[in-house]
Amino acid sequence: MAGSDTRRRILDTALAAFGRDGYAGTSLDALAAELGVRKQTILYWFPSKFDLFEAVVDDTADDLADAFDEVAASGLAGLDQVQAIVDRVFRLAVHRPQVLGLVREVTRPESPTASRLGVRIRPLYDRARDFLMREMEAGRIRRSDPAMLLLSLYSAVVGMVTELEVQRTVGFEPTLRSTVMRRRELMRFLRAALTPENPAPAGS
Amino acid sequence: MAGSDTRRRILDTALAAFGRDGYAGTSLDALAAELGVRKQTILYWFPSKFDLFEAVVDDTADDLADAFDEVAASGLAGLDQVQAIVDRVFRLAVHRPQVLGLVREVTRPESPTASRLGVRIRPLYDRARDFLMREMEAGRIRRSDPAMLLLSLYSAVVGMVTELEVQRTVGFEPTLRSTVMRRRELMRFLRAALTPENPAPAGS
DNA sequence: CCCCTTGTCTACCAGTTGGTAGAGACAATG
DNA sequence: CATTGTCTCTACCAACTGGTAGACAAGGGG
Repeated sequence: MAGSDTRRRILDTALAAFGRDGYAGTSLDALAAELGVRKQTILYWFPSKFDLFEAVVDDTADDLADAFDEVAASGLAGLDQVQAIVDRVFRLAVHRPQVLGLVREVTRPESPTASRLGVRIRPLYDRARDFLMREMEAGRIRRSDPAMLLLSLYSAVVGMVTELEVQRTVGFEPTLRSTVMRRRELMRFLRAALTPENPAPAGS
Repeated sequence: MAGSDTRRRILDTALAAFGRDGYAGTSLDALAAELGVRKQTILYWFPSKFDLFEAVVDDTADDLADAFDEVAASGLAGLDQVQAIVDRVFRLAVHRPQVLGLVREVTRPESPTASRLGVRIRPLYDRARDFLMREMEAGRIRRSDPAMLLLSLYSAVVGMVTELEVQRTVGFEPTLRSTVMRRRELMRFLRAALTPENPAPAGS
């Protein structure tokens, strides 16, 4: 059936376009041209531009959830689990950068779809927070407010992966090698931030 | 002279609009309506929408540079200096959130103005990196690649301040109180990440 | 063979986009 | 008073926006 294939192609190309140019910056005409199809074909599969966007967001949420499930299934503990997640996110950034671009677009203030992604991501968030809490109890991760710590982690990881332009203007060309370096440095940073304090910490 | 006042008002309102809705999402008509003025008045002061955007970016770069100069002038050392910068960024986020919104817009991949902001920000970057390097030498900050560490810091701080939507969907309403909490948690996070290792560090 | 569904197309629409041309209000200056 | 430069306006425009209406080709089932 050629039809559902078209639908799939629209979703994939739209993901790239929305992630690259944002919702407002993407026109159905441009998207159609990129697909080698008429705009009306897009509107056949998705009743409106906004519906298309929502479908793309849902699709992406599934992808993200799968990626994290995969990591969670490995059942690692402490910082090894954190490392596994960082590795996974970086892999995603390398292979499907559009996904991160879309996340960036959706999580912008004033975004009408933020809650949509939020609802799908919420279980992952809860699971991650519980994980942090357990690991704190077990003394494998520095004690602090788990929800807040998770927010710090999220910021650091997504920022490092997303702020490509910042990195470029500052001299890091986003080659594969520099990506590896960034991941390594980020992990060192996170390990330092998460490792429980030693018996004799340095004073304030 | 009412004229230069109009120019100022356009710049301020445009900053808010671009920061809120992005470049593509902001129309000159809407901007003019918000200003209580005709679109052509905007085009009198700025030859095109893009020129306006560049002017706003330049203006914002000056603001940012001033803010950091202010902190740098205080001449603090080690983590106190880092703390002062974080405080300053959070103050900016509370009083003029549009500025960070614009930063987010400009630093998006594919942004045609990224280099424009980059050039103006570069001296600040260099100064910050030198600072980190000096403090590492002095043993007040954990040793690592200063440029990479700076990137990690940037990601964590800007992320924490910018990802309002993420925080909202996860249950943190962006009240003033929660902002204070976020800042405190972020600082604890950064202190843990930056404090030099103790004589007897935990194993890998 | 006809009919109905599926999928893509052409043709079109009203509203919005960034931008141009030029008139008029106004104050300062001669 | 006349002139000049500054500033904002009305009136347009071509191109593009998301979206509608409907034709048409292809195929499957009765």
